[in-house]
Formats: sequence, C-alpha cells, structure tokens
Amino acid sequence: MNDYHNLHRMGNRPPRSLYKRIYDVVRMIPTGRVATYGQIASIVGKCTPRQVGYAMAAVRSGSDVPWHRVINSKGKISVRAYGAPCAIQRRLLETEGVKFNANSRVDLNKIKWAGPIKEI
DNA sequence: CCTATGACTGGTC
DNA sequence: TGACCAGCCATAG
Repeated sequence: MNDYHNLHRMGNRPPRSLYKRIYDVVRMIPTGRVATYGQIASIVGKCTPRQVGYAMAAVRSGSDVPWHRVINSKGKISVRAYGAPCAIQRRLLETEGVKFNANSRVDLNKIKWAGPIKEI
C-alpha cells in the first residue's frame, strides 16, 4: 500500500492505464511547486522515472495535466530529444513564481512538492 | 515476438 | 560540479 493507493481508498478506483495513474498524480502538484520524475514514480508505485518521462512526452497540448511542474532530480528542466529543454516549460513555471538560478536550476529544497497527504 | 528508443536516476570518478 | 554508465521497462514499429 502506498500513498497513491491511500488517495484512492475512499471509493475511488485507480484508473487502469499506467499513464492515467501518472497523470492523476501530476495533477495533484500545486501551483508554484515542482516534483521530480522519480518522486512521481514512487508515489504511483510499480513505476520508474523513465515511464514518467515517457508519459509526460505523451501529454497532448490542451491537457489539464500540469506537465511543466515535473523536472529532473537535479532541479533542472530535462533536455528533450531534439537536444534542448522546452523553453515554454520554464516560462510556465516562472509565471507561477518559480525562481531559477544562474544555472537554470530551481531550489528543490524550497519548492519541491511534499507529496500527497499521508494517512487519510 | 524482437529491437530500438527515451522529458530518468544514483553511483563512481 | 560535471561527465559517464548501467539499469530501467512501457511503447512503437
């Protein structure tokens, strides 16, 4: 039993596909906070960071999933297949008040999401 | 069914 | 602080 299952204990049934479970968790990240791929994976359970990244890549524009709030464990926006980080992502985060240092890194200790509420 | 391909991570150097 | 690497495993073709 993990945090994700706790969240669905009260009558809500977990969605079937892995991606849907991942998106569900990503939707819980509050505005102005960020989460890492590994963090999402561990909350979802039975999932690895790579799958989370893959799920983010599959998000369609116009989706209600706040994909931009998911960054890597180094506190930076991940480099995409075409060789550069998504510029939009940083802009969206800055709009929410997230600060980047000179190294294009955010302070995970300050703005990393604490995770879903434990012990429902 | 088999192979290639990643929006990753933690360890080592 | 990097750079490099093996392990990772769902998808696409």
